[in-house]
Amino acid sequence: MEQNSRDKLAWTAARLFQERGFHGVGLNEILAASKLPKGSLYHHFPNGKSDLALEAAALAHREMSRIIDDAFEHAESYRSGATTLFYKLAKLFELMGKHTGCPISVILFSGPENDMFRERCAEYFASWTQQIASHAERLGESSNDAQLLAKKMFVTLQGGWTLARATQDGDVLRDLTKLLFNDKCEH
Amino acid sequence: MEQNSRDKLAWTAARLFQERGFHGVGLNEILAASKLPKGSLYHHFPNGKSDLALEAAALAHREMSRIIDDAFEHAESYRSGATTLFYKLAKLFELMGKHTGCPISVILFSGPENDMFRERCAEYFASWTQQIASHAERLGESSNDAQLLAKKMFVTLQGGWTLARATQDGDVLRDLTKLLFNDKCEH
DNA sequence: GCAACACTAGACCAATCGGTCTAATCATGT
DNA sequence: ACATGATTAGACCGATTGGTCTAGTGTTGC
Repeated sequence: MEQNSRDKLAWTAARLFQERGFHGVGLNEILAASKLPKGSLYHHFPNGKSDLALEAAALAHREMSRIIDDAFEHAESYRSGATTLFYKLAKLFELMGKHTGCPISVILFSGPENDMFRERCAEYFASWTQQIASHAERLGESSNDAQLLAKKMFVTLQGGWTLARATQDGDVLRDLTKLLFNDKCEH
Repeated sequence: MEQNSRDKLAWTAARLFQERGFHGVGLNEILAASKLPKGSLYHHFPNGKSDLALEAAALAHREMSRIIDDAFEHAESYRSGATTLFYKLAKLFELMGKHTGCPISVILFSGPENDMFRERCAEYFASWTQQIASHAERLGESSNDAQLLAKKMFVTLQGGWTLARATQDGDVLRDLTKLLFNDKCEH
């Protein structure tokens, strides 16, 4: 809990944005939750709410990136790494109260008028997918398969998270493994 | 264009909510876009914004439901029906300006304080999945497979839509077919 | 003609929004 | 001790928010 004001603001904002989205959270609420005055916010984030949201998204991106690496670090196969990842995210989802959406999309989808947000979102998504693909390749998948598997994983995760949020059930995320790997041959 | 005021309000609200979410659109904007006064809104929707959002979500749900049925209606296999569905949704996505999210989740995720919205969202999701599963079963899949395929389809669609929105690319949705059906056997 | 009702019209409200600004306080180097 | 810059503190602002209320306008059956 020994973080500086800037980080405290960004983390608090990230948490709240993930629950209600960019437009759903007011600055006053963020300030109240961080127990910091408005002056601090505009000192650390001169452009106000937009700056804050970008930083919150950056934090969320780095955390997700770290989680992905952690999950695949000691995995002996792509499949086991993917499973670990799903479990880790389910844990996180439950820890945050089962109300949060995908950390990035929830923060950065704020409408057509803010194309920069959307682009950033696309970059982060691509970064995660690439990261997963690297792990897949490292774990023995061919380059082509790795790309496909990563995309599949990302899309499944994204959709699964939405479903988990709607149903308030972290097990939805854990079950994604079955969904991804039950590949019976289509006849 | 010969719709009554109530429908006009709901459709306008649906469109705007899908771009910026529940909290991102103000009543005044909806009224301006529908060219109707505030009195009309509170006459047709006595509980104001919440009522309006619920009705907008109901409209979106019915439309999606119809699209699903249309896609599978004349399909000779589950796979071809699924492909048609993806293509139809890609078209819709592009038609709406590539900025909209999943019609339901975008409207009905407005935060923990509104659990009724979230529950409604879960119901609609379940309804779609069930609908897809029925078509799958009708097209020859076993009951178990049908459930699994439908869930897979739903999750993929949900995640793919998010990705399409981030990248502003409807082809992401069209490519989901490959993602779903390339099932090579895992060795 | 007229009563009854459905609907439109928009002025108005308190509350909250994101943002600005000045003053006070804290930390640091000299 | 003192100056300096970083940071905190919060009063304040105009604009906008969702919502209420009253007056007016159709529309329908009698």
